[in-house]
Amino acid sequence: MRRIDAEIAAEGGKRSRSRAQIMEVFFRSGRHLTVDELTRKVRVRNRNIGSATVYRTLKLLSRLGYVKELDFGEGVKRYESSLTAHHDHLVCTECGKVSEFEEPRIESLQEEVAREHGFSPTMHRLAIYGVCGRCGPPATGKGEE
Amino acid sequence: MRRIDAEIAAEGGKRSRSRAQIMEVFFRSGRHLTVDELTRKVRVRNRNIGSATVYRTLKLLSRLGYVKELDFGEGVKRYESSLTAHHDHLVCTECGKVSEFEEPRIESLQEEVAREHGFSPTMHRLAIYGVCGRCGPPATGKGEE
DNA sequence: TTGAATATGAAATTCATTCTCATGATATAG
DNA sequence: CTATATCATGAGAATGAATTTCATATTCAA
Ligand SMILES: [Mn+2]
Ligand SMILES: [Mn+2]
Ligand SMILES: [Zn+2]
Ligand SMILES: [Zn+2]
Repeated sequence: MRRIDAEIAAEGGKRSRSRAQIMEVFFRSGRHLTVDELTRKVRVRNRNIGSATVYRTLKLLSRLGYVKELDFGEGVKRYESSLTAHHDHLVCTECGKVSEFEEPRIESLQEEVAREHGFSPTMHRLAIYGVCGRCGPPATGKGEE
Repeated sequence: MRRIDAEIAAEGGKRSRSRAQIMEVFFRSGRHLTVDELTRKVRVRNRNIGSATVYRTLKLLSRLGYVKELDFGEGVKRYESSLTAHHDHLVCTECGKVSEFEEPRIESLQEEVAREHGFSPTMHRLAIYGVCGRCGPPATGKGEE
């Protein structure tokens, strides 16, 4: 965590209280936050922090590889720490719940497909949309209504 | 193609010259167009058509299921006919070229993963980013500078 | 042909994100 | 510690894609 400050300093950057607070709240919060959600959380600690600085901090962390930008097509970006293992997402179109999954077989098939098309893959985005267990059919049985 | 007009009429909609021209140009054009690109093409035929109508037409076709909205994270949406078979995309981060692929094994693994998490999947988005054959290493051999 | 309903184009609006700019904080040399 | 050069900040302005508004034009069934 101090490693990030070191990396910023190595690039000629300076430390700052605002950025430190934003990073702390971000890495201690749940995943898949929007800038607006994060800004609110940060402002509980320090009411003076503006969202421009939250944007800047996330962009910086993204450039340094500590944060991943997510886009589930909501018109707003979401962010998560990239310190956790790679995974893809399941998004409930009813309640918005986001779950994570890892499926190595999908990963290697993607590599394979890319190679077959002459592409050197560098990243991918996979999101599966649907209805989660809570919002969907009541566990066992047929549909009602 | 007249089927779409019928469906619109069934919903209480009326035909219009502008919309007909937009639909024709759209379905006769290459895939993965932006609104701006489509608007330009349409304006060659009819200089009076505004982009608001192009947006409206694509939204309508999307609601009726004839068009799919794509988002490759460029900050602009792209559109393609959904009359072709389902497929996912490869996007070159150098030249922007978009290729298509079908991989049934990935599709069924997605179904499986969703079910394991209690999700009823309704759709997914998969895009693989990388460097295409033309932009990448020159076929056979090592990298040069 | 009429008239109620829908569609249109231009311009205004929205909203997330980025940029600008004046001010504040930070680090380092002396 | 202090000066000073550089970087970071917060507020608000600017941007740009997408949507909405509104007055007018078109469609279509009666
Ligand atoms: Mn995640
Ligand atoms: Mn396609
Ligand atoms: Zn749900
Ligand atoms: Zn390319």
